[in-house]
Amino acid sequence: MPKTTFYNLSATRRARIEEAAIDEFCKNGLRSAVLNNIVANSGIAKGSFYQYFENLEDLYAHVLTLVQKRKTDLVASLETPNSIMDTFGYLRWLIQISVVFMLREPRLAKIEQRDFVDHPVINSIDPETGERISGDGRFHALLTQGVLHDDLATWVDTDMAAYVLNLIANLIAPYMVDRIGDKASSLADGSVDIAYDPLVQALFDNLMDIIEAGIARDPQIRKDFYSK
Amino acid sequence: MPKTTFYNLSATRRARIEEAAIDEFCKNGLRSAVLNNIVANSGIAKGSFYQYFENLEDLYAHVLTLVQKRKTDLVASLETPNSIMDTFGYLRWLIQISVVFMLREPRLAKIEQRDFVDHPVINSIDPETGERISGDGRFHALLTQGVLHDDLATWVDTDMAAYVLNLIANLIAPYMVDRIGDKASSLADGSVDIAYDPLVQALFDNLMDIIEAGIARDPQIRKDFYSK
Amino acid sequence: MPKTTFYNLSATRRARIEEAAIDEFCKNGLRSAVLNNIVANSGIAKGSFYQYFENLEDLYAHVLTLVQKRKTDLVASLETPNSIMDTFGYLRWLIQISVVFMLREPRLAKIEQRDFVDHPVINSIDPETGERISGDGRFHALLTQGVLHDDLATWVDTDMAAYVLNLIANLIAPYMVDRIGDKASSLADGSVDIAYDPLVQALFDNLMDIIEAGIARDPQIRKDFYSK
Amino acid sequence: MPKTTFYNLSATRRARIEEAAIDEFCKNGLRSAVLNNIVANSGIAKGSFYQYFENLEDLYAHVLTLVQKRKTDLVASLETPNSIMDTFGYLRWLIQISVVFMLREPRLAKIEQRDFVDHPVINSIDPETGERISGDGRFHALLTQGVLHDDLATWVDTDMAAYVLNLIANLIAPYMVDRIGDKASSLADGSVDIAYDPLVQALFDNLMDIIEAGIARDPQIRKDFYSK
DNA sequence: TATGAATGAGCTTTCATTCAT
DNA sequence: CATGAATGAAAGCTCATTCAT
Repeated sequence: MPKTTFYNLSATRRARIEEAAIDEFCKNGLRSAVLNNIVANSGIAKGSFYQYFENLEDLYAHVLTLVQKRKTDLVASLETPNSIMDTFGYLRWLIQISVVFMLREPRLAKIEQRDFVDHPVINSIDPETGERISGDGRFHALLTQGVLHDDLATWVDTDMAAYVLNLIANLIAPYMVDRIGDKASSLADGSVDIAYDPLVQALFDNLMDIIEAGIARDPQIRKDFYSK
Repeated sequence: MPKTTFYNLSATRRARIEEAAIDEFCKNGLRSAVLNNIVANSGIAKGSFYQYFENLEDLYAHVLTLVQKRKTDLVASLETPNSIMDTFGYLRWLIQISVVFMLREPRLAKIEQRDFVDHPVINSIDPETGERISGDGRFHALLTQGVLHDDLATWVDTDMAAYVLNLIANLIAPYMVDRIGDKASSLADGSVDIAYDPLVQALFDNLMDIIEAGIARDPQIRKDFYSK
Repeated sequence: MPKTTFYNLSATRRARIEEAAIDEFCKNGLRSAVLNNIVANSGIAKGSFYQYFENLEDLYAHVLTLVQKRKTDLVASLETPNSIMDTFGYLRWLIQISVVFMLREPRLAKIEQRDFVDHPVINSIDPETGERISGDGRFHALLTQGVLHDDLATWVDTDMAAYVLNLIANLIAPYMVDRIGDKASSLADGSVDIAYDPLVQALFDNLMDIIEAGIARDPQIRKDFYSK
Repeated sequence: MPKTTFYNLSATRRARIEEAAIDEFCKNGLRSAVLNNIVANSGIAKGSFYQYFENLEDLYAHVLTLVQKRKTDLVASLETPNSIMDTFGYLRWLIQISVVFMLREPRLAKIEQRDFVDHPVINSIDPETGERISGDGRFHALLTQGVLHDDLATWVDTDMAAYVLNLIANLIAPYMVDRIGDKASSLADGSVDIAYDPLVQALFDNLMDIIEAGIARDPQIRKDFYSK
């Protein structure tokens, strides 16, 4: 947790430090990250760093919160889903957020991934209900709702399904990028967002149909819309 | 690639070194692994290490081949699948191998995972057909066969599906371990293999049914066999 | 080339480091010099060294420039030769500088010598005239002037003669020191400079007469002034 | 001093070791030479080395004796100088030996040079007469004879002159090689010896004339035979 | 006698952290 | 609060030497 001095900093100076930290941690992970690179790239003095953070691990923890915050910001920036959206519409929205995040903030996503591998928090217990919660809990909550609305096949183990959906949401993006191949680089620097590329959308539709076919009580899939 | 001196070593000494290396790389990854730990834990002199390997990276590369070899050994040790096994039977077998491997050799699996995150090889091109191959290719080949045999829904994008199955195969095991909870530790050191635990089998059946429902042309699932 | 941090150091600290470096390189040469000795003798921390220099080779390069600088300083400190000084007067002055340098800074001279043996740059080409230049060029330039002024015997190969004079200038000093024997040690630490010792001067006169007799068109030597 | 086991070795095996040692010491000098290179290049086992020599320094000492021996062999192989040869004829012969040795055995010559710089033995005392002897003594002996025969100018300091001649003899060869330039490489591998190249001979004549003019009582030089 | 695996002291270099200014 | 010089523990790696076979 950063010291208060860090929050007293000007926004630009704070941003420069965070930017450099993200760059370094995305390349190296906590254990092999090098503080020298961070202070050099952020243009601050080495001594100043220790005015803001306890140590390197402290900065790393801060970056992890940054990742979550930016993800939340992304959610806020995207159109809020229609409140009457059904289970699979919402599920699509959830997955799409993860994918868009990974496409827009690949460095943050990589940090998250690495952290996931190093400190896998598979499940946690809901402090209110005492129930198990998979991953970040949103998929778990959604599927629980889906059961109540009779949208899900009754035989599906929702806890495991939530975990699998979490997996897919977090790791499908690199595939998407690879799949669209050379188009990616041309899109990377431009204003047109890769997430709205027609091919990505088609792949996404296909993925969602597979999921819906897999777990829905009454799948409404567009079975003949696709061609590879 | 280890020097020939390494292969001239007694099996026990070689094993001690590999064991220590696996321990270290599983905890730390190449960049932050510490040679001192490896030589200390394997009981060899530091100088001896450099008689066997060029450097730490060389050892790391050897450990990666070890991972593959042990996986192959595992496949060989398991009952060869019936040649007339259908697509989903074979798919189950493929996923099960990955899961069993992760359950039996968690450290090797962790090394593989970390390497996957650090050097993601999403897809490659089949040198014969020129087609894309997802992950290690086995899932891709299987699904391609599935299409030919009319086992798969025609609208499924098999390339993406293969990638997703690869993901699941590689990352579902930690969930299984966590899910069975305290039973795991009691099983971990014993003769009874966690992979054959009834609960694991039930979860596994459920997972396979979800997958089959998701991509099969004509799913034959045991929809009402399960309950959480 | 040292980092800027080195030049920001206090003169005394910088001097301590240079002193220790000269001591070590004079004894051992670049390849077998030991950094530990340098940091121990200069009283700095090992880590500090790497704030000042890239590596040991960097320091070595700096010491080589030091050698040149101190030689230049010596030239500046000595009486500037009379501009109308004739060829052999100037030649004497040139050789004397090298000898005095070697007598006053034996460690620097040794470093220069070793570097000369390891990286022998026998001759180079004058960028202006395209002619060959022996050694550091000063002897070559002088002899060329000597030819123009009809001071040199016409049959002498001036290029080779310049090389030989360079050799003598650089290597006669150890002989001088050895020759005056025990007087050397008594002079070494004192205020009286060995270069102005009467015996050294006599030897020097003799040497110059040999040279003049060897290459002058019209040698004016004091043939009967000497006795061993 | 090698152990007796070394001398019991077959000539070819001994030669392989010496060859590899010469290669290494010529490149690196005693302190930075690497035993591994020597045993690798000579094809002997590391343990065997210590059967033949006490340590690396022991081998180095042996190589130094080798240098002297090969120089002696060279003298023996060259036409013995006419016994009635006069002082300057003999001096020419002495210098020529050093030059030819350096041209024929550049690696040995480099070892000798480096050793000279590292352990300069300027003068020694003649055990019989108690007089000073410069360098290897041969030049000193020759000049002493020259004085007796009235060949040398009486005012010349023969001890210093002997040292200078020794210098020239030992260090003129690199200049010769450099001077003849590209011809050197074409001669290097061939049967024609660089020492008998006409240009080398001409330079040599010039050098000897300079020396004779410098120290002879009655120089008989071919003053107008040369042109640069 | 020949071998080459085993050794560990010692090397250069890195880097998080401290602290005087 | 800002700075960057100073630090030294610890890293990867080298290599002369020993020793069991």
